[in-house]
Amino acid sequence: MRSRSALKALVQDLLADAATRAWPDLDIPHPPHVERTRDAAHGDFASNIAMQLTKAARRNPREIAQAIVDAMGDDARIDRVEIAGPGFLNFFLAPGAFRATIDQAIDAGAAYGRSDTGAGEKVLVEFVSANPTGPLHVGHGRGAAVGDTLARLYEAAGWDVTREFYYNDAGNQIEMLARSVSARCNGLTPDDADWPEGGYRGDYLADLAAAYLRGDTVTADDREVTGAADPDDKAAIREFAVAYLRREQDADLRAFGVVFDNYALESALYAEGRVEATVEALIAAGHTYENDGALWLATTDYGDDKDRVMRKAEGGYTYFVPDVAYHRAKWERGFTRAINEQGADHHGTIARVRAGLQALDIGIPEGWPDYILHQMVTVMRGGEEVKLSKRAGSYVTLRDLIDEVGRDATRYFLVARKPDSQQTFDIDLARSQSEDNPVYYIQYAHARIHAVFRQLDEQGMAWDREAADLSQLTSEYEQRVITLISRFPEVVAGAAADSSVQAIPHYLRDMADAFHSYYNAQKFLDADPGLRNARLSLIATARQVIANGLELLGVSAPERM
RNA sequence: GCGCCCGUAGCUCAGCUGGAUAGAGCACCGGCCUUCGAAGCCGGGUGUCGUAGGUUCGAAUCCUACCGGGCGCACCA
Repeated sequence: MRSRSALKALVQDLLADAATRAWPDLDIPHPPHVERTRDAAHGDFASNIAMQLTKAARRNPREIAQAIVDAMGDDARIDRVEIAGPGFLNFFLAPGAFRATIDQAIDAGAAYGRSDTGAGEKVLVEFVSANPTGPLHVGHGRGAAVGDTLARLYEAAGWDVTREFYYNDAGNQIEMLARSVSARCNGLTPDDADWPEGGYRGDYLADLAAAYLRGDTVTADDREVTGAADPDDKAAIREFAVAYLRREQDADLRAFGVVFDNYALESALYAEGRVEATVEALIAAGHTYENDGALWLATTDYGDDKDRVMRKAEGGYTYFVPDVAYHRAKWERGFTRAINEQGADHHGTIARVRAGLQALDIGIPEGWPDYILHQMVTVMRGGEEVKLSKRAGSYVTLRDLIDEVGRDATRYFLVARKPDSQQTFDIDLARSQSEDNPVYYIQYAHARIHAVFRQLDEQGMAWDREAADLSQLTSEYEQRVITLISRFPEVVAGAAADSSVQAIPHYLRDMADAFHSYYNAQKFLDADPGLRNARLSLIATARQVIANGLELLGVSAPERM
């Protein structure tokens, strides 16, 4: 199922029908490959289907193309189809087909660009998943921005999305956290000789320790914890510290516009017996063995580089066992599709988690779950790398960025590059309020359209959609805006299909560019009602598309700036 | 050493899963404000797509090797 408003889908359907009629015995790809053209001389859409069929049909591509053209019925939305070059089929759409997208977009409003591809299927997007040992850093910010935008894209494509955050609240890192807090409670600082080896050094622990000693009560993830005020009660400190830092992280995420549906705790996997049950299942499935006093899983049977220890010689489980138990639970919760957005520095864990799931032998597909990995972010200010924050000490926090450049610019920049690439975050650029800064450039286009409507109102007029004569929208500026509007559903569907968040910022940049050019070239508030209302319909649609696109990024669309 | 990611204009990056002459922005130069917001617009040129092979009608895109950069390679998480 594709969005009805996507012109590309129309061309694909007509083409598939014609090809099937022309070559009933051949296996016609469905949907056939159709793309927007770069050159207007090649029409609006082009397909290489004739070239693809040469082998099977055993004819030359132009001959195949001709047969397809002959089999194609008349459609008012298609002006003509030409055969070009080695055998491309070039589709020239009727102007009315493009104009119709304006009406469709106005009718659809905030829903324009959405589709039902996902058919309501469940998908779990796990992202951020930071451990509660300190404030979120820039890398978590990239994960939050990318993960949340992915979730929004899947929702727009018709999936039933659950956003989940997983954290370890029981392991060695938390033990180290508790020791660091305990040391702070006892008046030590990281520079003292007695400071725990490898302890967390950030200033935020001083605040945490003070809150604990005061007996503050913190609420996080449906839990309420009151500080016991005993500097040596490790269990009480651990519980308080986790709740305190979770609360801080959530405050940062909320400030960033990211809200999770669910939190998964490692301790809960133990408490519910899922870890033990998973170990037993793996043993029962026959993929484990004992060696050097440890219990091993033969992950190499499933593509891992080496086998992995499950239970250490000293007794405890390695972290990857609860990880497998967690993903098994995801599967059993009915998520046949699961996306894990995480930092590329953890890519080494992918093979063993998947191997563990395969070894369970419960029908989980080999490539499940999907992973989207993001590379590191380097923060620059004044041409120099920024490495420290006051609170965290050793790294730049997400909060630092939000405070300094704002939520909108931070979110935009963190999804504007494909996650695979390392990113340089230029604070000066993100803060600048000029055309250099794509966020402001796009938001300004949106605000500018609102300004036009305010002007309309001041002149005692109103937008009358029924009076619009869209056939008067003939300038190259108008054509460009209309074409971009018609592309939006394809862009959203494409970005959702291959999880390419960066496609949305790029599209919005183009859209803003087309609008600003149009604005400067032609006056919208024309005396002729047919033309004036047509132009108002067009820019109202552009405004809607920009707002819808920014919404996918979690970036605001201001009416005034 | 092994594995994953990246290498496209001076800079930052796109490039629609193999298509037709490789695209934007920035930077640089020159123009445009009694007119819907100049946070804007218009004009001016730039490429051994890291290198070398291969696959085919056709490669920035797929395969192999190499070069350069990043990240991983625990009975840590």
